[in-house]
Amino acid sequence: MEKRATIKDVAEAAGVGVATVSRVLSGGSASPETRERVLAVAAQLDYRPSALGRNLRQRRTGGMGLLVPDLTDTFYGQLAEGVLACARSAGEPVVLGSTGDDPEQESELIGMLLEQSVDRLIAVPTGDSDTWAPAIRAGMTVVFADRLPSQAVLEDPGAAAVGDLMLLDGLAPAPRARPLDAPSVVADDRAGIRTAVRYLRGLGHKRIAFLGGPGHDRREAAFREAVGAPVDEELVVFGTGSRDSAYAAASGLFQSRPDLSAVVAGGNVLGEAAVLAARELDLRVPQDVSLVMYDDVPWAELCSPPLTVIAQPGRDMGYRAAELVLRAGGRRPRSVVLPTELIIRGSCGPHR
Amino acid sequence: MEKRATIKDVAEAAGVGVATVSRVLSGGSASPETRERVLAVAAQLDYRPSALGRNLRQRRTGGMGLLVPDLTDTFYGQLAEGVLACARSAGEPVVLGSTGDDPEQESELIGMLLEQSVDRLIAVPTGDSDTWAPAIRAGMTVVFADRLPSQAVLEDPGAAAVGDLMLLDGLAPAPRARPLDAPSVVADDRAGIRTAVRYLRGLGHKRIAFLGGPGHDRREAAFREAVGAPVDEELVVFGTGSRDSAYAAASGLFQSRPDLSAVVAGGNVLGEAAVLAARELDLRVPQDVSLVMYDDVPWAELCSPPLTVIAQPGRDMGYRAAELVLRAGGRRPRSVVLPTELIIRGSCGPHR
DNA sequence: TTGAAAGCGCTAACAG
DNA sequence: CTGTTAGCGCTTTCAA
Repeated sequence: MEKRATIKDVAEAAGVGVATVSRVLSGGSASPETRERVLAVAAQLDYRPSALGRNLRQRRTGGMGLLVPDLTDTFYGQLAEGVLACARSAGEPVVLGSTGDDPEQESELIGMLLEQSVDRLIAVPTGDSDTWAPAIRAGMTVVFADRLPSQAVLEDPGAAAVGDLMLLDGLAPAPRARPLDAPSVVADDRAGIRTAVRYLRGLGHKRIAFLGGPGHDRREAAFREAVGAPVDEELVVFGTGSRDSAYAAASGLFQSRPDLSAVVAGGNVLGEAAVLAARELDLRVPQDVSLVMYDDVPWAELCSPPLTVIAQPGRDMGYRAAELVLRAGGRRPRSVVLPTELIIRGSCGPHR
Repeated sequence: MEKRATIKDVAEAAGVGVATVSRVLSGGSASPETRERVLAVAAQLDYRPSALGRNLRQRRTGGMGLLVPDLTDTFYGQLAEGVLACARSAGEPVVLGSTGDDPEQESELIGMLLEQSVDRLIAVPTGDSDTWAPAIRAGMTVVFADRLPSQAVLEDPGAAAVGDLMLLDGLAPAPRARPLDAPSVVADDRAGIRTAVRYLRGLGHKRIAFLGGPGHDRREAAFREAVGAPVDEELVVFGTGSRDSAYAAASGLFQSRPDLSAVVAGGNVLGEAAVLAARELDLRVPQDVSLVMYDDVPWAELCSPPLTVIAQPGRDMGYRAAELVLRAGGRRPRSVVLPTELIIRGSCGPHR
């Protein structure tokens, strides 16, 4: 437990002032010889500048925060890997938090980050605008990934179905509660869902259900839009985020509506639940029920039949979000919408 | 972007000295009335003590670091969730890093953590003692989870009971480089593998292969021990950590030794690869080849047949490790070995 | 019980 | 080009 060398030690050992050391180490101007000497001494002393001192001085932490609902969900694992990759190449630390899709925990974590002076945050939000307003008001640069805080979407009835905040800005001349304006990186849920529904329709399916989870409201809206006018409300069900509740929702859906012939799962945890519930009820996939799931996770291919999925680039999403939050230097960066792709495998068949 | 209130602001507003505010907020002694006034003012000003100031003063960061190989691997997702759960209940931040099973990246991340003055670390190590010595020498409290740095295992002859590389040390009375002594939380790999091998043996299997990945040396050793004396070296193969290499290893194994009748996969990524490779080669599970995989991940049940697994408590492992690293106050905590459980599902059948 | 004061390690003026 | 100095926000002696 030896004490680390400080900038002062280096300065003394090199026979220069601390400022010079600081300059040399941060690429400032210095005579070649001074620079060399300082560098040598620093290396020799195994000096590592303390982020603590620097951060305090600059009143901000270098790194970024990352809030996801659940790391056990492979998609968020991919997202996190993307963020970490970008952060690593920037040499920045990442402070991680898992919200469990609980707004309260999310709030607490935001508070913790604030306390740490982490002023950049990438989040898959769970709470609504009210949860997020404090963070943004406190001057945090936040970038939302994968989804948007619910209230922000509801703001304008006109765009609600579209789920795209951008359009909104053009349409709403007078927003009542000025909502968050934070950039975001999300998948093109609308196109993804639409493609899936059309595919299912093309297979002859009429009664298509949507199985969603927390934060899937944009996907739900897209589903309603894709299905068209009178949506059978019983065919739109939600779980609360836990695997148990997802299973319960799926099982309940299959039992209450044995007439449905296809289901679109809003996320991989829900897809998993659907497969399990179907098996439990002796429903064969795809003979008895067709299944399309959001997220292309590695195990989708292992199922039998392999699952047809709406793939979204989790890793890219994380990487891009991290880029945005880091670049946020000047003006507010524009949001990003990433493409989805319907990967057809074996879990969908023609309507019997 | 308003500037946050500082302790000084609170002190002035409350008409007391900063020291008093500090005491009140950290539970020190103060007259009831003073305390109340300070608390009121603090709340009113929405004061949040800056971790930066505190940490600099105390020359350490509150939180802990967490290094895992890959968050896309569900098992490490579980582990991470456990760590986060414990950290949250302690109100401590977690700085995350993903090593990609690359010792070099691991080293860099350790350096980054050192720079951040993060002095507590939970790690699923990839590098050997040489990689880790610097961290420990720098005074970091590190707890290893899931596996141990390869060299470190050589440390204690007494613990040779675990029966892997340790045996070697019995032979080497004078350890040259005094290796790491850090506590750890690992699963009882030896028992887990032994149980699986016995189960397979009971089913009549003679040619059992081991498919491993980075850090699976303890499992490999356990496998060799369980199988007994002359291990067929062609039946022990390793991937390098990526899904591709795992697939290549599995595929190569099946092709080079069509006579094998069962395989034990050292981790879920390898299990995944085995399933894929078997399918590609038209090997039916379990008719043509039986499969047991380490890690009970949610999708193990989705496969068909559902996979028989050696379950290890990933979440608990993370939680326990976090507890250890936090409690490390006094004497060096003892290491922990968690039990494994063979969960029999449908991927193993009698030897044909 | 309380306040004043001394830094923790660093950077950013500001002089020389 | 370089050194001196003044803090960043906080905890912690040390007196009062």
